[in-house]
Amino acid sequence: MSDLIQTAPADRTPRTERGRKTLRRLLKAAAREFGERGYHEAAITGITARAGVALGTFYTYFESKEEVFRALVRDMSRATRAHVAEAVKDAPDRIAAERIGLTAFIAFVRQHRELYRIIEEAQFIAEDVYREHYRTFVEGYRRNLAAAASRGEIVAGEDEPRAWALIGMSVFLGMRYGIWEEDLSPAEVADIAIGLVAEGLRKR
Amino acid sequence: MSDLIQTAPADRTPRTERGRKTLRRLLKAAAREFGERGYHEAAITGITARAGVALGTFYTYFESKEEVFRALVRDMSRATRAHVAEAVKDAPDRIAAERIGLTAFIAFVRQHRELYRIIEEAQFIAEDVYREHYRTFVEGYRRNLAAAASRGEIVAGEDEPRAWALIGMSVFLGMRYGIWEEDLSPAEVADIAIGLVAEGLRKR
DNA sequence: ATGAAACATGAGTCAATGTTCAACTTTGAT
DNA sequence: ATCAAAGTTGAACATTGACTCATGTTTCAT
Repeated sequence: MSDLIQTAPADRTPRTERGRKTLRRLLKAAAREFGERGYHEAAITGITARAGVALGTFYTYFESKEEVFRALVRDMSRATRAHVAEAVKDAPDRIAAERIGLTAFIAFVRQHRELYRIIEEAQFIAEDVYREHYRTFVEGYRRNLAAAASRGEIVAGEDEPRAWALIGMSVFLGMRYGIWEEDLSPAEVADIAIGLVAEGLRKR
Repeated sequence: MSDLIQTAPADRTPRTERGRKTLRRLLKAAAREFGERGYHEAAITGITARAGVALGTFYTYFESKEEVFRALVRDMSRATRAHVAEAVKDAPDRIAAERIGLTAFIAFVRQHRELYRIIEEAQFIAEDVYREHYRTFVEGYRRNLAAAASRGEIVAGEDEPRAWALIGMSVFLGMRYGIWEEDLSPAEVADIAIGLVAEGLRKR
């Protein structure tokens, strides 16, 4: 019998103030270590050194290197969605929201250059978390498109593939104009891209 | 003086028919090994086992694990661009070309599932090759848009950001509808996405 | 036919680093 | 003030896998 009992995963939630502070330091250090060096180059000793704690302390809070990485991806996913949602909340209509949201996203990427390095690499380290990230993003987007279509603000269409298309667009523009080179401002990029998507390529 | 002379990188080009055949076997094996296991999980012994040669043989043809990976990325980049260009060559106009090209791209991805695993992971292994891949892709795209605009087939605009937007869209649609799930056919996805981009979201 | 260059072999080397653990210190409820 | 629980420490362990190399085999121009 006893060998069928699942060992409960150790509860590593800190109980004291000191513990909570150390955990925050470790997460922050991990974001920098993974962001600068990538998952495989990153070392636990690199994280603990940045956090100013001993190697063993890491394992008081995380089961493994992969676990801290997963926690980080979820964290950054949440932060990104929250930031864009906040920026967009007072937009007068869907197309304005698109423009404001994309501008905010590119600006956010510039402020958090570790974002791509971590979230995109998750594809190869923790694919479930990566898929979860984009599925969640798409689901919100899809609902916004559907609502706007039913209000008559945009033409109706297949909202899920449209959402994937728009997000793919944003991710690549964020990479190129947020991280690689800053030869256009976030607002300029958003104006061009949303102009394309709002008015269409076809002449008439 | 002599310590200023650059040691020429060993020329590993095979001289005999046997050598060329072994090289081809190694490249093919590497594509499968990297495609299935990802860069870091992939082992040189995995490549040589698949190729049916001894470990040491690998180093007759490649200097390192990273070098074979770079060669592979360049190879797949070329193959992808060639495939799309071939599919599109008889398209009557730019918007038709977009639809045909995206359909062909998604179909190609389904046929070559290792494509994303290898090209996207290059971002973290050999960023220069990764950037080169997308810069080349964008440059071709940009030229096509500019030519179409000057022919009056599409509205004029900032072609480089538009190209990045369209490619980002394609990459994400390829991932979602080419690899993750096949709940829509390549042609259906392309119709929806190019419909969006050609006609625009705004109602009128 | 011949021999020098090309190619193939795989056991062994070596460095890197994720994880464990036993001893020690700090915290905070009572 | 007390002490059990929580937190900290870093040396040691264990695994992994890229790369080397000395030796042996095959190819092909002559």
